[in-house]
Order: sequence, then C-alpha cells, then structure tokens
Amino acid sequence: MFSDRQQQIIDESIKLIDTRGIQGFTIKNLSKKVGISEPGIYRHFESKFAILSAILDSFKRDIFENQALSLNNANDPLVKLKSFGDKIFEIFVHNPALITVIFSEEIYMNEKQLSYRIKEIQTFNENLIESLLIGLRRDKKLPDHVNIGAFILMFFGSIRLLAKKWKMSDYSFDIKTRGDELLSSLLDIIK
Amino acid sequence: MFSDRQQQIIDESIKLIDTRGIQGFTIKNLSKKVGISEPGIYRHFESKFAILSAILDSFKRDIFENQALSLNNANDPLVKLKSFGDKIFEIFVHNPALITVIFSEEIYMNEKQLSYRIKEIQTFNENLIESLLIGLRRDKKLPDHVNIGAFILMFFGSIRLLAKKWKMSDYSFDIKTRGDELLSSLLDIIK
DNA sequence: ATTTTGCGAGCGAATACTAACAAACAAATA
DNA sequence: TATTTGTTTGTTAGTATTCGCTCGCAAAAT
Repeated sequence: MFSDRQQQIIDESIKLIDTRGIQGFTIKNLSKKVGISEPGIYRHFESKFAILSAILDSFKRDIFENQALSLNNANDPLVKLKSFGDKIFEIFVHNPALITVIFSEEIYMNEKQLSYRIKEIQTFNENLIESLLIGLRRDKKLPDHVNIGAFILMFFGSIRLLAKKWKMSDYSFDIKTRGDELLSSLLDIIK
Repeated sequence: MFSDRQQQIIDESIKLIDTRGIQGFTIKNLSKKVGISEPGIYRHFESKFAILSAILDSFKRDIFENQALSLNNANDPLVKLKSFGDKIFEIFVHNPALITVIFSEEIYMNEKQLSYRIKEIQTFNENLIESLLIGLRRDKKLPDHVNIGAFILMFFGSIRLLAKKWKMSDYSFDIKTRGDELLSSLLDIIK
C-alpha cells in the first residue's frame, strides 16, 4: 500500500502533529524530520492534504482490523466490551501520538473529506458497542435503568478524556492501570 | 476590564476559531470580521497571543463566578451536581463557539502559559465535583462500588463528548434534552 | 491641546508548492 | 559481461502568497 518512504513520512507527520500541533505540521518541519529536502517530500505525496489523508487511511485500516478481531475472541458481550476497551488503550500505549491526531477534529475542520473520515471511524466504533448493548437488552441482561445512548457517551467520552489527560501529563501515569480501573467502573454500570 | 472594542475582538476571535480553526484565526480574517484594519487590531491588543490570553481570562471569569453561584443554591450534593451540569449546557447553548475554544487544547499547545490556564480551569471544575463526592462518601451516602476518579472521568468526558457531537452535527439536536438525559444517567450511578 | 483610534504602505519571515537538473538504480540491449 | 536506456528519487533555486507586525500620518474624540 505505502512504500517505506511513504510510511516514514506518515509516521513522522503523526509525531509532528502530536508534538507541535497542526501549526507545526509544515512541509519544512516534516522534511527535516524525514531527512530529505522539501521537494523530496513531494516525490512521495502530491500535497500536504494527501499526507493527512494517508494518516487517516493508515489508522482506519489498523482500527478496523484490530477491533473486529478482538470482538470475535469472546462470546460474552461484557468480555467483548472489556477487550474492546483494552485494545484501545493498547493502541495508545503503542503509539501515543495517535491520541492527538484522532481526538482533534479541529485538525481536519478545513477539509470536509477528512473530517468525514474521522466521523466514520467514530461511528463505526460506536455502532459496535451499541449493537452489543442492544443484544444484551434483547436478552434481558441489561438493567432497565441503563440508557444505551448515555452509556455510549460515557464509554467513549471517559476513554477519550483519560487518554488526553495521560498525554497532557506527559505520560506520567500508567494508562493501562487507570484504564483497567475505568473500564471496570464502566462495566459495573451495566451489570 | 475590557473596552467595548476589545470585547468585540474577543467575541469575533472565538467565533473565528470556532468556524475556521486556529489556522483560520489570523489577524487579517479577524480585522475583516471586526470591521477595522489589521493595524487597528493592534491598537487594542499588543499581539495575537494577547488575544488568546484574553479569551481565556474572559472565559475563566465567567465560569468561576457562574459555577460558584450555582453550587451555593442548594444543599443536597446531588442537586448541586445536577445544577452544575445544567449550567455547563446553558453556557454552551448561549455561546456554542466556546465548545471548540475550551475543548481544543491543541490551540494552545505552542504556548505553555495558555495551556496551563486551560488546565487550571479544568482542574478547578474537577475539584468542585471531587469535593462533593468526597463529602458524600464521608457521610456514607455514596455506594461503595463507586470509584470517584472514574466517575469524574465519566462526568466530564461524556459532557465534553456530547457537546462536541452537538457541534459536529451542526447543532442539529436539542442539547438541553440530551444533556438532561445524560445527567440523570450520571446521577443514577452514584445513587 | 492632547490622547485615542484609525489608516495605507510595507517589513522580514514563513507558507505550500514548482521548475530544472543530477545522481542512482534497474531493466533491456549489444 | 558491458553498455545503453528509462525511471525513480533526490537536489538547488525559485515562485506567489500569506503570516504577524511596525511605521508614519491623519481624523476623531476628550
């Protein structure tokens, strides 16, 4: 899909956006990081837009494969939910820079094509969780007082916020531990 | 504190950041919105940084006064929590552009002084909620299984996410209604 | 009379991107 | 095997445009 050089450019772009924001994501800064000249970048991507687009493609592929996989590993919906959350934190631990890139819709706000892609990924994830909860409700295994829409907001909202806090604290705590704590509190709600 | 013209510049800046992002927040765009020339802007603020700084000052004053007020209107901690949440949604309904400005830490990431101020506001709000919950626990009115840290993440995380979704949907649903739903689900957890 | 608020013109630096050319490499040919 | 050919990947030098911001001056307000 992407050549080695292209993947390198994508990786450095993500790091650059993470550390210096969209404003720091310039072709000049990027070329320094990659170690080639500015026009050299354009040998591998036709525009800055194309790089952002590739970042989203690359991430989308990752998450679709990973999540689909983790959901097929169990039968119990609660176990699925837990492993879904675990997987998210695993991805963040493995590539913290992604937190900024996928939770900062503002980065893509000038490009409708890109913001649509971000929305698509979010909707995909929410639908996964929603169908799990609807299944539980059908089987009368979800307490009556649980509001599915509200739970989904709590689920993704708290995970996002924890990840952002982790990043803003310079990764000063163990997100795996705190994530486990959070996930078990979330699961408590629907037990 | 701020002259009429300064307040106008602050208001237009918030709107500009909301609609066009940090990248669209330029002195040229701002001067067009305000209706004066670019150098005219510099008669009222010494730099672009000073405008961002003023935005945070203005918002900080608002939220500190408003929240402190709403928390003194009741005795029951649960009622306080509800009115705290209500107040947040009221502020957003009244000034939706603030959602982008205060939930987009990336805007200020290049300026440590500014990102520190954002953090300060967040910590202030979290501490308010935390002290309410600690009080409840002391009085044995908080269920044992409730993890205070996790609940705070859920509380602010879900509110933030709902607000962002509201904005991203072009304000296509009634955030007051959905906010009420969310808040009652949140309160259910600690009852 | 003095201060405040505005303006047009223009500064140096940075932006995304292009043109023209050269080395490196691989496949095809002698 | 040695040489030619074409493609890929890189460079230096430059484009037009935009950025935040300043200068010097004039009108307006106090």
